[in-house]
Amino acid sequence: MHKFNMNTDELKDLSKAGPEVARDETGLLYMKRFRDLFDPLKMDLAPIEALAALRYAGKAIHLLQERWGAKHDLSEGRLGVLFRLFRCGDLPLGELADDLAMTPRNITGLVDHLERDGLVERVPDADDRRSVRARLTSAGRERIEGIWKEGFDHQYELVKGMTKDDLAQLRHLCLLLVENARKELGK
Amino acid sequence: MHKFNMNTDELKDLSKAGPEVARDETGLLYMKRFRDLFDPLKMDLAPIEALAALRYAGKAIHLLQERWGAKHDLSEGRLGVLFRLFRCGDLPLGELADDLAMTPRNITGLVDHLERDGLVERVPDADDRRSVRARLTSAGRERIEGIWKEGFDHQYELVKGMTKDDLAQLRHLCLLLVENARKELGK
DNA sequence: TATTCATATTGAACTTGTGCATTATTACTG
DNA sequence: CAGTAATAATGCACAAGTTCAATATGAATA
Repeated sequence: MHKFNMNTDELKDLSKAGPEVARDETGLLYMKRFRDLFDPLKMDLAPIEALAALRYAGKAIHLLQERWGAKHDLSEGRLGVLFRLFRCGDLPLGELADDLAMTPRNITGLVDHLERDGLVERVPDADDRRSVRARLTSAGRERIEGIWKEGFDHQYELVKGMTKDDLAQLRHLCLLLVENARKELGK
Repeated sequence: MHKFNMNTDELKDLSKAGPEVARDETGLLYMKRFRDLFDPLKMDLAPIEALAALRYAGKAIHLLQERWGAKHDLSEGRLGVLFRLFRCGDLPLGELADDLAMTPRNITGLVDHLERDGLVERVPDADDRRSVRARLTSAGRERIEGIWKEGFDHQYELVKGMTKDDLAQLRHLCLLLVENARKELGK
């Protein structure tokens, strides 16, 4: 188990990674360097820029979650498993995989790790002998119950400056993308 | 080198992973299962749901890019490196890391791989002897020149149903998140 | 009912991505 | 100018994440 021990100055450096953000004449944020580099391509860049921004945002959120989780000896993925089990009770590994949008093989690994840490155990699935269910141990339940609210508060910091409508619109547009992606994946 | 050979039915199955999307009374998409599970927590779920939706969207885009890239024997990350070098010319590895929002150590790995494939070479940085620059080989240039437009077209499919304003708003909100995340990372 | 097809989990293998330490180089300070 | 601090790339190690194949089980079909 490694320790997250970067000092504050190093954290500051990391926060420089990614797009150079500026505000346009309508007050909306855009990526300055992106436009400098890609405008000469003479293509419709609006979709490309928006998708790139989303990917940067996703990475930033992921990094923050990993950092936050590391304080509790948990990765984002493992946190996701714990929280899902906390809300749903026992779940087949395949269902966890679907819920968390990752492969069953990866869930196997995450559950292996959580099992090793004594936070989750595998139990047979009475409904389907091919299947295995993940179940929180009492230590696991205690762990997630002790931290999920703090995790939520941590996320509220990220949406500073956004209105309720902004959040609804962000959610809608992201889910539209998910649906479009599903169509593409199904082709 | 493995071959991506999943058949169409398996692709369809994969497209089920992730949130169950429904449309609310205002016509906006939301995650039905999410609300069923988390409403009982009696917390402000709007930020949590929006951020979760963004993470799902980011994953979906990543998956699609990986699938698309696999047809050209390239991962999303390696594509990012190639495209950046194509637009910018030679770049120090550290600058690539900043631009692509990942660690220098990971760029080292991606460039190793691209170098092995003959698409990129390392050249000394005349301005700083600690630094190494990545440069497209002629094969690398030929590769990216042959595919980047198709990659753009591939992305246009993802934004079907979005207006120009939608894209601008999505971009803005994502970049606001990036900036908020930077503040949190700098704490 | 027997056979065929589909599915759930996981072993094996690989890539991506990060944290940490190392070494050489550059920048800063006294 | 000498010493100290900071920085760039990469070796080493590990976890996350995926692909593919294997095995046991469940569902569908003839």
